[in-house]
Amino acid sequence: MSFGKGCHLHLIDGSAFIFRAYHALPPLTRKSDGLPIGAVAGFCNMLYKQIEANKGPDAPTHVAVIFDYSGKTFRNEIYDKYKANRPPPPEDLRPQFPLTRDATRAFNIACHEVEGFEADDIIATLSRQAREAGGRCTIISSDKDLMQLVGGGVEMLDAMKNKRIDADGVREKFGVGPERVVDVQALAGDSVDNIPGAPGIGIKTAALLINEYGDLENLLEHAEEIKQPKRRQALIENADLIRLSKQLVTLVDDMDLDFTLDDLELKAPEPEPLLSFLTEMEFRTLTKRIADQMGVEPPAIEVSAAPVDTPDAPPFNAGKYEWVKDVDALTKWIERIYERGYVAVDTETTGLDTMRVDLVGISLSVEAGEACYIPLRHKESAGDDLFASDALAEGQMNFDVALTMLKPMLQDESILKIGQNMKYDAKIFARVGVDVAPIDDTMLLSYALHAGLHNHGMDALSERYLDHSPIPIKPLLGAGKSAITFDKVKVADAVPYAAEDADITLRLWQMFKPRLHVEQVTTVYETMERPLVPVLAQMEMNGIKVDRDVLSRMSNNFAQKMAALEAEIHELAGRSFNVGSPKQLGEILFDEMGLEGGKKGKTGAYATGADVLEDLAAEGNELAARVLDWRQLSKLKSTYTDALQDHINPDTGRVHTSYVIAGANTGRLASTDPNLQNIPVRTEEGRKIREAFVADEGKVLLSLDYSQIELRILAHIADIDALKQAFRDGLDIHAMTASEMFDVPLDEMTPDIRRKAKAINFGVIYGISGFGLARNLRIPRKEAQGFIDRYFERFPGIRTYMDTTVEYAKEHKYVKTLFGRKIHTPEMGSKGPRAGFAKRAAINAPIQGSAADIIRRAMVRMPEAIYGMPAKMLLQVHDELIFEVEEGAVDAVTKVVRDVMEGASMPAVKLDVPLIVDAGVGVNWAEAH
DNA sequence: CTCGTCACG
DNA sequence: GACGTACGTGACGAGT
Repeated sequence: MSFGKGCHLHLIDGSAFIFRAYHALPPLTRKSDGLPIGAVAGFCNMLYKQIEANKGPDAPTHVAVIFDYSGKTFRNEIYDKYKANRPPPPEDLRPQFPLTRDATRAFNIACHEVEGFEADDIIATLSRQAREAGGRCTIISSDKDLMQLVGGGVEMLDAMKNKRIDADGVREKFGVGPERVVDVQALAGDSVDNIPGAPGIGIKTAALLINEYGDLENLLEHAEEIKQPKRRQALIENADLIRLSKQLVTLVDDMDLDFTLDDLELKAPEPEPLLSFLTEMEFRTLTKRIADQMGVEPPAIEVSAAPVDTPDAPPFNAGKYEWVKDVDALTKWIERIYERGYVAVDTETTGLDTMRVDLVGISLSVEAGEACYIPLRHKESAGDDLFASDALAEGQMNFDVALTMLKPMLQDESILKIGQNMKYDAKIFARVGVDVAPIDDTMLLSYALHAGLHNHGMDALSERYLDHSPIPIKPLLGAGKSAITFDKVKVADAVPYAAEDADITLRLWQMFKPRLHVEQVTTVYETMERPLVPVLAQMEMNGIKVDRDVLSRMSNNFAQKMAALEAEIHELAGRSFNVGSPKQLGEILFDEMGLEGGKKGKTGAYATGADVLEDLAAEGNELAARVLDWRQLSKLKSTYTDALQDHINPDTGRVHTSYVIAGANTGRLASTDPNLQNIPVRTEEGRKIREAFVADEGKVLLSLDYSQIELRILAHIADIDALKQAFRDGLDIHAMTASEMFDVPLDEMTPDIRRKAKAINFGVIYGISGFGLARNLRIPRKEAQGFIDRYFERFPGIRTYMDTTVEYAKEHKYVKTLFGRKIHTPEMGSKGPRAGFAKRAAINAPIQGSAADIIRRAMVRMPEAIYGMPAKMLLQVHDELIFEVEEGAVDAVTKVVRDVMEGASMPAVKLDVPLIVDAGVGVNWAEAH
């Protein structure tokens, strides 16, 4: 049947379907290999619903799904900033694009995209053809850019709201008929697509003007006549931009297409290709539903494909690993990787500082027992050679050739790159211009599965799960002063070591990946571990600018004060000794001066901690007081003002910390080399160090932190009405607790009573004990216990929470955060003092862990949220994020970041309390905090 | 390499 | 009845 009168064409906006599906569904993955599949699932469901919903009398005769071609379009040539604000699609969505095309074809529906054009242009062209042939056309989309096409038998249909949009609907939205929509859009512009338009003119004003002057050209010609000076000026000054905008928003409706309307004729889906596609995607429910509807037997979905059990994994054999020396050998590996769809990757470098080391070689593995090493920059001479030469060793590919060959594979959306601690390798690759994606990380898989049970380093995992001790690196590099870097290792020695790491990584992945579902931590891994890798890698590469001179001046200052104190201390002690030695200090205080004090078990040394010295100082001991002063300065100098200077990268002038994703059992990050999560703030003197952390010229540091996030989570989890209400009312929570506990009205609150309540609030989070609170508040233990009893009396829900949590931990040997993170508590139920530790850790973990989850979720969403804004995320300090922002953009960035942070629990968890984020700005961190 | 100490949330 | 006790981290210097 040739398309004509009586025919009805349905054009589905494929990209809109994909994004809607992606955002509507959790990040599902294919069970057998972890391929992200949520958007495809949603897409198929929407397509199927669309088919089912259109079987009535108004059924289409012709259907097509139209997609955007990935890449630049002709509009970018007209205007280079077109859609430049659009963030790139999420990493786990990209591999799903081709699959949605496959899905469309599997449903036996025509599917088209054209290079250099947008889907909207194709839709415009087809709808015009349909109209001219005398038929009808329904565009299934709610995109306002398509509204210009409505009329003359062309309508739109919002599939979500099931609402048809005709010419009246367009008038409602734009204030003008479809034929004038582009004029209004050209004037109003569009910040999402970066259409400039005229400043200060929105849709309302634009419609008003167009209705008054008939069309855009006439309006521009008569712009001088406009009464309002602002509008007149905007139109006159921006006439060219407005005409350009019109060009951008006007859809091309006369494309040369290599298919006709007749090719889009609706055909019934064929059971075979459709069901085999759905089975391949492992969509159980949909496969069954469609099979039933077609009246055929649903095919079985066997999920044992690749990993699951690998009882026949071959034993480790380092002799079997391949030394890749030339293009032919590497080509073969790349071909195998494409056959497989995944590869384990590991990089060897000249050190551990990712910002400075060189890439020395790359290892790959696609199957247990089979791995290769591609040496690239090994030096000629071996370690025993006295004069190491700079010449490259034999048997290595040219560095650039190898990278050029590997780069497309490493960046290919359809190839999963598996690594152990991929953040490290991703940073190394980023420095040679390769953006590795998508990735899986065995360290993070283990973290999601086993947090609390053991560490997640490769050696430990290999021993524990593969019963294999990896080849140690020590014999290759040596130790101490004579240690060499990996590029000095003989290639023949490097091959088995390096290739084995890839082999181990692959085997661990095969073992761990299927366990995610079994342990119900897929969502944890997919939303809070894996997507964090590129985010943290970027933050670490950003670094934060540190002013060396500020630190250096402080160091000198501290050194002088310390010298003076040291002399004073020696004077008081009656002899000279090392003030930094707790052992010597203890002997002086307790033996020579004969003060009261006890030994501390294991080493037999006296305890001289701050608490001990403070007690002595309070009794009037001058020596103890001076040592405390000295210690504070010593700490600040050695750990901060001195050490920090050594961490300033000479190339960037910035300090690049490294975040440990799988370090803390609770889900918190840890910061190392240097630790930027413990920069002083509590004392005036220490806080000055933060003045050395500065923003680049023209920029400021912006700090946003969650207010009382752990107490809010406690209020939510333990379901304490009084606390929840207090947070909703924005009350001072410690004062409110104090008032409740000590029967003091809020307006009679004293700082001291509030301080006690604050200590109790924190104590609760940590699994309070009378002893601990007594020590913290320096009050008699009995009194502390009285406070605690009173607290539980007033908030009985807290006790219930603690009891049920401990019971849960006893039974399951793990606890869970609000977002499903499991924290294992293997010590639970053991005897002795360890029982107490385990109990308190179990009480604390869901609280601290949920807070950690929330900021992780915020961080994962941040790059997209601030995309296109002149802002960089630099640091995370547990409940605080620090950004470097161009001065003029501070307000805009603050709003966006605050929204993301305050909404980070959604949609997974709707908290009963609001999350509140405080913001600060300054030229340095001291000001911003 | 372990311990004591102390910086942070 | 005694025992040890706030939760989670990392870095430094001393001393083995």
